Amino acid sequence: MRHSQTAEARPYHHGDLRRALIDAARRVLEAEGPSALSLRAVAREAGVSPAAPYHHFKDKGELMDAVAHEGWDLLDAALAAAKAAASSSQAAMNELGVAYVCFARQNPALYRVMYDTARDREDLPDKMRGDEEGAYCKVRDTLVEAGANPADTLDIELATTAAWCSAHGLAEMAGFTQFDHLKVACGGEIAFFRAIFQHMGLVPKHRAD
Amino acid sequence: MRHSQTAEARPYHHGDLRRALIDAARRVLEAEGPSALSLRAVAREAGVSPAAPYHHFKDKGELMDAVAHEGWDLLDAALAAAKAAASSSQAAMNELGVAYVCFARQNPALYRVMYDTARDREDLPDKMRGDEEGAYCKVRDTLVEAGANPADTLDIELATTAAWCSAHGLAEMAGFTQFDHLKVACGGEIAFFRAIFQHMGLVPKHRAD
DNA sequence: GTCCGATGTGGACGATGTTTAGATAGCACT
DNA sequence: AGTGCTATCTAAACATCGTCCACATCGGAC
Repeated sequence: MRHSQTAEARPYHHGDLRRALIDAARRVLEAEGPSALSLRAVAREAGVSPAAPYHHFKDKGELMDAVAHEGWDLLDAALAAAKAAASSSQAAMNELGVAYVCFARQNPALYRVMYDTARDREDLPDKMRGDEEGAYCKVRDTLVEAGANPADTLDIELATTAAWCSAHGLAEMAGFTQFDHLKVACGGEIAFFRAIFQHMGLVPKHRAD
Repeated sequence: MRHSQTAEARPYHHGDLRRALIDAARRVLEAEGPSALSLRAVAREAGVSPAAPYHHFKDKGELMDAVAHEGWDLLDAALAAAKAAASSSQAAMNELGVAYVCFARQNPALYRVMYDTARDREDLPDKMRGDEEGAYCKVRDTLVEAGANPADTLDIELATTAAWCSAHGLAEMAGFTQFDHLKVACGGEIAFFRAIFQHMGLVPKHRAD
């Protein structure tokens, strides 16, 4: 009630423990991997007692949600940058896909937390599916710019969903060693991604390349 | 002291505890979900002490591997059935995709264990990538039958990988509530899957004509 | 029948998520 | 100033988990 404009985050003793805990979680995630991401380890990393986080998060899941939320922000920014850098609207879809998979490969632990929490609640975060902004809408707009018929809204939604699923599937599989020889054959990991996207029907109708 | 469904008083030395533990794990998985799948819970379900499994599995991970292994067998069988039932080689690819996603939807916890263990070791199980049999080769063969050029081995491998990634991506996303309205619009979940696969480039593009 | 190794049990250890009671520190109001 | 109020943090405890230990027990080879 009192200070609603500064949001709920303004701890007294620590400065901003909520913020510190999320950062500590990110640090643990980077250093030790998802399996080491325990509430106690995060509290330890932040230098507080194991019970302290409970004044800022209902339970461990809520901390994970906060970490995942930051991940979605980062992913959204990466997609925005890729879209801005695309040379043509035809190329933009493939660039989005490559940027998506590269993000997952560069932040594997974070990406895993993002989808683990999403699947636990059977919901992608709202920010992804917003009609006005968010990654989902970026993909949809790019599809329209690439030539899809904006009047056929069902078709557009299906195409957007298909593209997202394809990219997510590749992102999850990209780490498997079975595909190492394909990466070599394609001349590098990113070239491999492009080759795979070539086989996925990301761009509507006409071939982009 | 009757535990779940063990027929009657079991001999103090179990007949085949390894088998019983895997079955118990499957039962726990179905009933309580992946988060409840603890070693102790499995031992409890099988009616043995928490230490008993260690005479059959090195650690919890090895039990999970065994459960996942059964999952891959089931998935392989589901794909084989779908391939056999396909009316034409053109339709077979889409049928394989639908069967894949349906398997994941009908065994969500098992599917999650399968990929969690695979990602932990950064390896899909060998049985999936065998050159002679296994799910990977089923998809590859189906692609060739559907018109892909078998001489271009790199292209075939890329197309197979792309199809697998697409199906896996859809399988993981299919549970999200965001897509409920699309399922309704398509006239059911399976119709939704078909519509999505329609947008994914599963069937090879006939570049030669 | 005796022995031995494979398979079971119970108890213990450290780590985890979570809750509780109590200590501490900043803010509001006299 | 002082007095509360409340948010924040600590310490201790609990149940559960994975894992290991010493020991009990069974089944088969001799």
